[in-house]
Amino acid sequence: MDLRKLRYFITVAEEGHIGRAATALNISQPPLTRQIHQLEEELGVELFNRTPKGMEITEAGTIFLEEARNIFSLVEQATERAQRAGSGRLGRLDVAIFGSGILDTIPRILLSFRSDYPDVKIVLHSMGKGDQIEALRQRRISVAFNRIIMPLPDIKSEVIISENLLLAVNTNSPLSQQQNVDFAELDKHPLIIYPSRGQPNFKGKLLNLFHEAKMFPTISHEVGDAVTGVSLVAGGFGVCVVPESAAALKLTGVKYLPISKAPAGAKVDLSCIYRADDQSPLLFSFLEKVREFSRNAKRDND
Amino acid sequence: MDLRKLRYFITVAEEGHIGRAATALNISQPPLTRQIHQLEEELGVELFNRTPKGMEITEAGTIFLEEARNIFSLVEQATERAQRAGSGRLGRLDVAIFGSGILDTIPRILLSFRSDYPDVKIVLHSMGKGDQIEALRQRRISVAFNRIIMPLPDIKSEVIISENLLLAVNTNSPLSQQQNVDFAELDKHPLIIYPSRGQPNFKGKLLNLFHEAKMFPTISHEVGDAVTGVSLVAGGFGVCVVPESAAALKLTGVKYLPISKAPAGAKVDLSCIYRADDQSPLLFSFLEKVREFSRNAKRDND
DNA sequence: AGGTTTCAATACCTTTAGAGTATTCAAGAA
DNA sequence: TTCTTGAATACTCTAAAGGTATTGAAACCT
Repeated sequence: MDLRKLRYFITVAEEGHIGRAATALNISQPPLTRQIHQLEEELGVELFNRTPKGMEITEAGTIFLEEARNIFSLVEQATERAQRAGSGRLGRLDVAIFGSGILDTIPRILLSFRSDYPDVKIVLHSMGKGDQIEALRQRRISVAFNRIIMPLPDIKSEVIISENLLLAVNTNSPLSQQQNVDFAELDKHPLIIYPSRGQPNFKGKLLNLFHEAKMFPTISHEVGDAVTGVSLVAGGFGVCVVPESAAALKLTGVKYLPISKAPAGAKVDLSCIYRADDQSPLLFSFLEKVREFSRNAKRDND
Repeated sequence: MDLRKLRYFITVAEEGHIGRAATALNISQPPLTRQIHQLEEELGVELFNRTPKGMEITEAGTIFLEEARNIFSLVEQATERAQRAGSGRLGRLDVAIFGSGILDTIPRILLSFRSDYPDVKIVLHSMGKGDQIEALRQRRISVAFNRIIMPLPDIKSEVIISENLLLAVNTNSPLSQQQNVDFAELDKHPLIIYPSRGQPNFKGKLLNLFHEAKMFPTISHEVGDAVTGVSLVAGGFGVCVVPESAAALKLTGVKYLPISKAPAGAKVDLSCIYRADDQSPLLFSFLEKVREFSRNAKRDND
């Protein structure tokens, strides 16, 4: 069997005439006769009745014609899909998410990616930092979002946005009457801090900032993530320093105050990480979209 | 594009190694390398990443692999379906039916055919004799059932069964007390006769029989078909001569009596007709089944 | 009936592309 | 560094597809 034979067969069936079909195919009549014979031989089935007027398709031929057309449309589809996949417009992208980024930034990135690449299936995996690295190495995921990344030789990372810090306060607290709060004041309130796992982390970064400013805050609670931290604020257990994007989390009894007079390093990055050797066109288009998002975010900040 | 290339591609994808794939395909390594390159060239897509360990399929390759496998299963299916159609086991058969045969014999033939050829779609058309001939010539149908056929050069006919005649009588009539009725007695009762259209027909045949026996029956009604005739018997309008298979029609108030001492010609055939030049394997398998039915019916009669 | 026309089939030659052998190139592993 | 492994390249050979010329067979038309 051979696609050439199928193409010839379809043309002969459509023309009902070897000579005309040969003309349509830009070949001469004898080879076409031969090819049709070979096809019939191969199938063991008469596809045409030879009449003095030309070639009359048989019932078996009619059935085969239908199938032959299907085969061609599948071949076309295969080509097209391979090309789309090759240019990163078709396929499946496994993405790991974690931290407060999922509250605002990550959904916006994913949404904008999906509108440009509707045929890419995005599968989300919620996992911690350590798991992300391992999953990347094992190729279970292609890209992951996280906040504070330690440099690794086989994993590349790119900062997407650098967010300012906000202070989540309870609306019953006198603080909530202020428009903002000075960084230097932060050690005057019981502080809820997160997370305690995964090195390096947001907790470590924050404590360093205080240390450099010679401040010694009271840590009232340690929790696993921003959502839990803000929930405790709502319950009146203290205040909590969070990245801007956590402000998307509206809870009754919680207000977010800008932190004024903060040191230069009082920011937290949202990054994405991926295998350094990953050549996937899908990843490339995804990263392109992430960078576009990043540029827009920076411009809006200026 | 070429099925050979697709087959090679699938093997390389499965082996992940050009050398091993070449061995599996019973060719040497260089031509295989060339074919894969040509395929990539043609698609404009990298299907494999060349690693020091072998060939690692890309995402686009994975997509294309899926499609390539689909294509092969379709090719297989096309071959198989063409072969089944070529041996008359797949396709569509348009059959015309008419007359009292549809009450018993024809359904039994169709049932037995369908159990042997489940993939042949049978489409039934109810039409009169003249229409049947025209529909055959126009190829709208392939085979038709009827009773009395005039010979034609382009239409072949075969007698399936030759049925005895029965007399349908009303259960209130004194006749219904008898086990049977002599042919010679038939002109003593008001006779319902059918059909008046389509030459030659059952009515003509019956009247001839009476004529030869020098009998002159009273014709009380003329109707279009056996079912109507028997219905009139149920209503007490007279008696009606019908073929055996009409006895499958059970109506309250109607009894069927064998006709004794009938002349040799007092039988009616059920025939099937088809185009003399029709070479369709489907028709052949159908006729084979009809002949088998015919043989069994004759044997059961003896 | 005989010549003409119209298709498909056959005979025979040419060209192309797929397959083979030998060899080179590149990248890890010892 | 050398050795090994696997893909790529160079070149030759062969098989199969394509071309030209012709035959064969059936219908059509005087």
